[in-house]
Amino acid sequence: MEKITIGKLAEMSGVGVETVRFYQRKDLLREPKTSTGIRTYSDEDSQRILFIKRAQDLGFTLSEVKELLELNTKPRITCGTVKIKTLEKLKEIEEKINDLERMKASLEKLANACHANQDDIKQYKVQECFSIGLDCC
Amino acid sequence: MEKITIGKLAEMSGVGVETVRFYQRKDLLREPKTSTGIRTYSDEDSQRILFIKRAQDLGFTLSEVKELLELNTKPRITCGTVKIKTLEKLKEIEEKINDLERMKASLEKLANACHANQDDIKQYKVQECFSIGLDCC
DNA sequence: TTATCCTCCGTACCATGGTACGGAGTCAAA
DNA sequence: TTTGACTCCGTACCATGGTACGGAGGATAA
Repeated sequence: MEKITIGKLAEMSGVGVETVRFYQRKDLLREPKTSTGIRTYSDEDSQRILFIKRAQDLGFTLSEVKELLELNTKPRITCGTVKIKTLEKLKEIEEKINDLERMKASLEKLANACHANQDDIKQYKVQECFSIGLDCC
Repeated sequence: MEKITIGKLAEMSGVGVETVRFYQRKDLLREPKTSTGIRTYSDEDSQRILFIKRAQDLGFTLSEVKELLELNTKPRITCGTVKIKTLEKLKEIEEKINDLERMKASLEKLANACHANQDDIKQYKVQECFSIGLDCC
């Protein structure tokens, strides 16, 4: 196991050093014990940061990510608890997907209505395009 | 045309008075001329707020919303421009949907693996569940 | 050994999207 | 005409998710 300093950890995780420190302040990431004053990290820490980033991309806030991570480490959490939390999260995600699907439909409508070759004059009202149900352009 | 004060406007648009004022400061909403000191608004202002809220729900930031609104009022913007912007947004949304679908699959796997009656010990690793491609539990 | 880079730590600052507050003025109903 | 609700305006404050800064000390390489 080689010595990974905060700078290397940040680099291999694709974040800034300040971000690592920020996650530590937010208790999303451990602060490794150190005798020398300089902390050394492991691959696991990098995995954890990558997990945070992934979950964030998926629309979770940092405090939600924290909850998810705690499912792993809190000893008193039982399988039943995890199942409940998981199903809650699942519901949220399904709602997000539905919202995005509706948004997608609206945008497709808008895109189809805007013919790229009619490049001279706009013949639509954006606002109307976004009011689902109204025809636009 | 009846006199709509800021309070009424806010109420009929489902936002707070402070939010209306905030949008005005951000140039998302006009500040109607007034002689008396008290501004009066129209239905169009309410429509505009509803548009802002709708676009926001759909994942646009306020500055993106501003851009969209300017498509309507700026004379030099063409249909082609709108189409390009729309397609960009569409791509983003599709990516988000894909990510969420993958996440959903992971969570379903997790939920299925956690049998509610095995309430004593957790037998999975959340983080692994979220690392797409890895089997979990 | 000295230069250079890195770490640690606290604190300040940033953008986004609001929300709250307080004093002064306005308006409308009783 | 007075009371109460509303408006105006500036400013301050909030959460979220970072980013930057500066001084002090540790690590490493020539």
